[in-house]
This record gives sequence, C-alpha cells and structure tokens, in this order.
Amino acid sequence: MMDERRAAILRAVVEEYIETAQPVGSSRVARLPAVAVSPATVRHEMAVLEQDGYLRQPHTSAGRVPTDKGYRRFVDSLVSPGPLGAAQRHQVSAFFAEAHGALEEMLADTSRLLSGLTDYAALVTGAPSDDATIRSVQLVGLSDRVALAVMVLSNGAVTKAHLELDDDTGDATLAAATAHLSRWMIGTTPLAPASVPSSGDAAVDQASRRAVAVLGEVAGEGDPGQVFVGGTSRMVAAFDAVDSVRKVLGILEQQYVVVSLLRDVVDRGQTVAIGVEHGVEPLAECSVVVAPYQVEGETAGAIGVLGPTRMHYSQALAAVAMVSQRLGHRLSDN
Amino acid sequence: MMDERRAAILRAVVEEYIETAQPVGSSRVARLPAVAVSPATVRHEMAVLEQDGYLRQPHTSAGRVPTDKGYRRFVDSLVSPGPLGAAQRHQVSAFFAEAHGALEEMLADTSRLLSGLTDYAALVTGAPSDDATIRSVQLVGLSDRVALAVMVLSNGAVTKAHLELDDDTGDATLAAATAHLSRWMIGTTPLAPASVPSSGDAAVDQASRRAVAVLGEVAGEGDPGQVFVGGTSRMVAAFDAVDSVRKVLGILEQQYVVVSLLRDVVDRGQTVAIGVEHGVEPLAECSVVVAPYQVEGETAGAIGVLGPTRMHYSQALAAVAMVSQRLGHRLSDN
DNA sequence: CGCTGGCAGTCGATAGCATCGAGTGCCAAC
DNA sequence: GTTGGCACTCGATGCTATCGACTGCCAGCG
Repeated sequence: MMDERRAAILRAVVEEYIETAQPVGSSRVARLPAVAVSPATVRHEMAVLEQDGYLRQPHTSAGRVPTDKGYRRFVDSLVSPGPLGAAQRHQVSAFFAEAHGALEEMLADTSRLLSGLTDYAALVTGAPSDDATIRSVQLVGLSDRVALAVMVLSNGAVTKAHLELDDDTGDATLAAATAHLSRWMIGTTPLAPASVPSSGDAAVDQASRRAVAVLGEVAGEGDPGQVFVGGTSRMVAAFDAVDSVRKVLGILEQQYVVVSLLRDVVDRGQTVAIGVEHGVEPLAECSVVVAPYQVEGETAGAIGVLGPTRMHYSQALAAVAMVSQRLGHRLSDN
Repeated sequence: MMDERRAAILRAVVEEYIETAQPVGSSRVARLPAVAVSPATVRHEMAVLEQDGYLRQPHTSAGRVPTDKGYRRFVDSLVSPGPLGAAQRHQVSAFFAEAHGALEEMLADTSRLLSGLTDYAALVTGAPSDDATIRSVQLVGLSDRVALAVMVLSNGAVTKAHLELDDDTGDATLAAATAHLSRWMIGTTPLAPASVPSSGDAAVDQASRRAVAVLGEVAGEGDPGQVFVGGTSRMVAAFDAVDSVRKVLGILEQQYVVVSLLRDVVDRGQTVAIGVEHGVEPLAECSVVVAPYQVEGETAGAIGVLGPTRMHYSQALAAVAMVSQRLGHRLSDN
C-alpha cells in the first residue's frame, strides 16, 4: 500500500519531470505546498519509491526520474481527465462546426486537429467495414479489357478494384453484370461474399466472378488497416536523439502495426499504454493515449495520441476524450 | 571556365564528403589517382574553388565542404546516371513483376520501393484528373437524408462525396437522379461541370444539383494534391540535429507543398533541385531528385527522392530514372 | 611558369585537472 | 516519525596544455 504523502511525492516527481525533462531532486519536491515536509523526509520516501520500482536515479547524485511503473501509477491516480483549456475547447468546437467532406477526409483532418491540440503525433483509425452491408456494386469499363469494380458500403466507404477481362467486353455486358451482381450482393457483407449464381451469359458470369474475387481481396485485407497519422513533426521535438526518432517513425510508417496497436489497447479496455505495455519494442520510449469513438452506438474506430512517456497525460486524455466524443457525434448525424 | 584538374578536385571533394560527411582535406584529395598532384597544389586549387563559391571551410583549420553551388556543378557534370547495382535492379524488377492492385495502392507501394532503394524519403504523385473524363456517376442512399455521390473517371480514379437532402428521398428518386446525371455528365471533365438541365422532377433536380456541387468541390481541390510519401524514417538517419528533422517532416506533412514542389521542379525541366533551389526554405538542407513518369505517352505524375544535400546523387538519379520508367510502363499496360 | 616541399600558423578536438554544486544516504537528536 | 547536519558521489563546468589536421605562403626546382 502507499500512503497519501508518498503518492503526493510520486505525483510531484512525475509532474515536474514531465514539465522540465530534468531529474527531480528532493528539495524541489519539498518546496511544493502539496508536500510540506523537509527534503530529508522526501529523500527517505523517494528511496522507498525507488525500491518499489516507481522511480529511478540516472546516476548517483542526480534527482529521480519516473519509471514506466511510476507513470502508470500516476496515470491511474488521475481522477478527472483535467479540463481542456478554453482555447482548445474552442478549437475543437470550431473544427467540428465546419468539418465537412467524406469520411476519410474527416478522419485525416481529425488527426491534424488532435495533433495540434496535444503537440504529439495523432492516430485515427477508420471503421473496419466488417459489419457494414453492401449498398451498391457497379462495374465501369475503363478500356477494352479493364474494368473497375466499385462497391459502396452502408457506412459510406467506397472500395474499388481493377479487374481484367479476357475478352473485349462492351458496356452492355458490364451493365448486365452490374445488375446481376447488384441483385445478389446488395445487403450482404463484404467479408462473406455472396455466392453469385450463374446468369446464363458466359461473359456476364466471367465479369461477375472476377469482380467478386477482386473486391473480396481488397475488402478482406485492405480496409481494417486504414489509419491516419498526423503531426509526426510535432512529436519529434520531444525527443533529443535522432535515433529514437528514427525508430518511432519507422513504426508509424507501418500502418498495420499502428492499427493493431490501437485496437489491442482498446480491446484491453485501456486508455493509456505506457512504454512497453503495448508490446511494440521500438516504441519503448513512447506512450499512447487512446479512446474509441462510437457512431450511432457502435464502436466505429479509435483515436489516439502518441508521445514520449513523459507526455502531458491529463491534457492528452482530455483532448482524446473530447475529440473522440465529438467525432462520434459528428459522424452519427451524417 | 574551369580546367579539367580543378573539376576533378571538386568532384573528389564532393564524393568524399558525401561518403564521410567530414570536411575533406587536401592530402586526402591528392592521394586519389584521378588527381595525382601534391597536396600543396590541391590546396591552391581548393582556394580558388572556394573563392568561386564551390567550396567553403567550416573553420580555418578544417578541410573543405561543398556549397550548394558545388553540388550543382557536380551533379551537372554527372554524365550517366551511373548504373544501379544488380541487387537493386533485381529488386525493382521483382516489385513490378508482382505489383498489383489499384492505382493508389500501386503508387504507395512505389514510394516504399523507391525509399528502400535509396535510403531516403520517396515522393510519388498521382495523376491530376484534369484531363480525365467522367465514366460513371451514381448516387447511393446511405440513410434517409444522406446520399453518397460516386464518380468514376476514365483514369480509374474514384471520387466520392456526401450530400444531404432536404426530404426523405427514396431509392427510386436516387436511381432517377443517377440516370439523369449519367446522361449529362458522362464524357465531360470533372473540372468543367456540365450544366445539368432540369428533369422535370423537383426531388431529382435537387439531388442532381447537390451532387454536381459536392463532386465539383472535391474534384476541383482534392485531387491535384494526391501524393504518397514513404520512408521518412530512413531519411532522418542522414541528419544529426533533431531540429532539422522536425523542419523537414513538417514540410512533408503538408501534401500541398510537396506536390507543388515536385511539379515546379519538373515543370522547370530539372531533375535535381539542390538546397534552396526549390525555394522551400525549411528544406534548405535537402536536395530532391525527381522524374516524371508517363502513362501511354502522357505525363501522369512524378516520383522523387528527398535527402540531405549530401546525398548519393548518382544512385538516386539511377533509381529514380529506372523506377519512373518502369512505373510508367506498368501503368500503361493496365 | 607551374609544381612542390617546407614551414609557420590556426583552431577544433581531446585529455587532464580542479572546482562547483546539486543531490544523495545515513545518523543522531528532537 | 521527522528533521537538520554531514560526509560523499559524481556530473557539469571551466581552464590549460597538447595534439593534430588543416591551411596559406614562399622559396626553390624542373
């Protein structure tokens, strides 16, 4: 167990370190009104905190620095997300008041907003289209033997895929295939492609089969991985080693990793993942603050910010909470 | 004018500096077989090169470093792009042999390829849809009052835009509007939206007008700016100041800037822009190597790599040339 | 006249050294 | 349990000397 004073000292060290990025000494902590004991006492408590794994000393004769465990305790003890500044609330409101455009654009803009609010990198994932149903399927000829299959889902996502045809296929055949596909696919979900029976026309059947194949390929793999990363340049200012920056950027370039990182954290019901908690080794110096957002009651995706472990957690939590809520609302009444 | 020996010395300094990132001294240059004079003579020549603005000294007792003007001269004197290594040629061939998927995916993958070849950041722009014609227009209902307008262009691009309708609009009305729009818009270009005459049905007209409006908005602004940036993490290794990295990343996040940068360089007929030549101040420490690519004889877009001014120009030129050519071919026979 | 070796001079980088000071752990006293 | 005192550690800072990689200049050589 940890008594109140010790917790206050831990909190003080974390807050101070987040602010200054310098190891925090006992006198600095003792000076705070929230503590009000002598430096010697603080030292004693800090020694205990260190033994318990909440703090560590970069070297003898230096102050203390929080460990990941220390940050964890600090974050868990944050009661309220700490209100966002008025200016930032206003920024969010203004953004959603005039946000427009299609889903993707909206999410990309949201990542910029969130990054601007927090000064860290922002991550926004789109809804996986798993449970959406197909609203429209259409084949459009591009050239003699190439057509484009376009599929519209109920959540507004549009999937397209090229398909090649063996024979010259006229617009009439494509129109017939479109009608044929529409009859069988509309209302089904893209992951379990409906078996489309024969139409009686060989050319139509060929086009249909290929369309189902390529669309299934794209929908099955491409869509769950959509993610918008914004504001990476803001985040690099928080690091001082170029090598750390390289590692982090390398991860952010792998969309798949980012998506599963966000999903894992959300699935575990967490809102903050500190250091190695998320299991992505190159991000050991980073923390992630995430929140899912809900569109019409259903969890549609997640947003998050990625920053150094010494990030402004309460600000980040507040920003993420507010943006996720507003984003969900905005997308719901579309 | 610059005699042969002086040029050889300049080349030697540039090559050595690109390799080592260390100021190059006279003895190092004199040792090279291509020069074969004493260090004293080299010193004399280097002093002249410095006065002419091709080299500079970081401090008195250090070697010489190329200036932007020096790099420029060096690049201009590169006769052939210098053949790509066999392994890399193979990598390119393998990539295009099994590349598949829609245009966007292809371009995104290409940026990864190019970045992997050069170890710098890669930029790939898509074709502006200016001269493409509309192949299909369709309205799909998403909910009572929201529909999605989907437009397919002859180059395979798909544009979508949400539109809100005042009244509950049934599928029948949307189908009518789709047919109406198709009649008037197919074959026209998205930038000069056809004036769609009245259909005689108020609901259809409303949907049609709104669809034209939102599609025009998106097509007019969104598309010319499409760019795929890959491998930013590879490039940061070439810088040692975090602040430089931040500036460069900040630019790469602004797609619009990147697109116009590439287009400007291509329009000027250049293939290399060194330092401030491209006019984007935060990229003063960077050079860009670009090449347009052509699809069916028409310039469709550009690819490029962005690295430090001391980049491996001949490698980069070779990689960019090869990839742009192969990409053009690959997209042509689609 | 151009090239070269020699030479003095510059100046950053490195290392040794003393000092400073922030911060610690421990202990005796309150 | 808290506190002031104290010895101690050790990084940071600053100074000095040395080293060495350069340069520019000049006189001499082919």
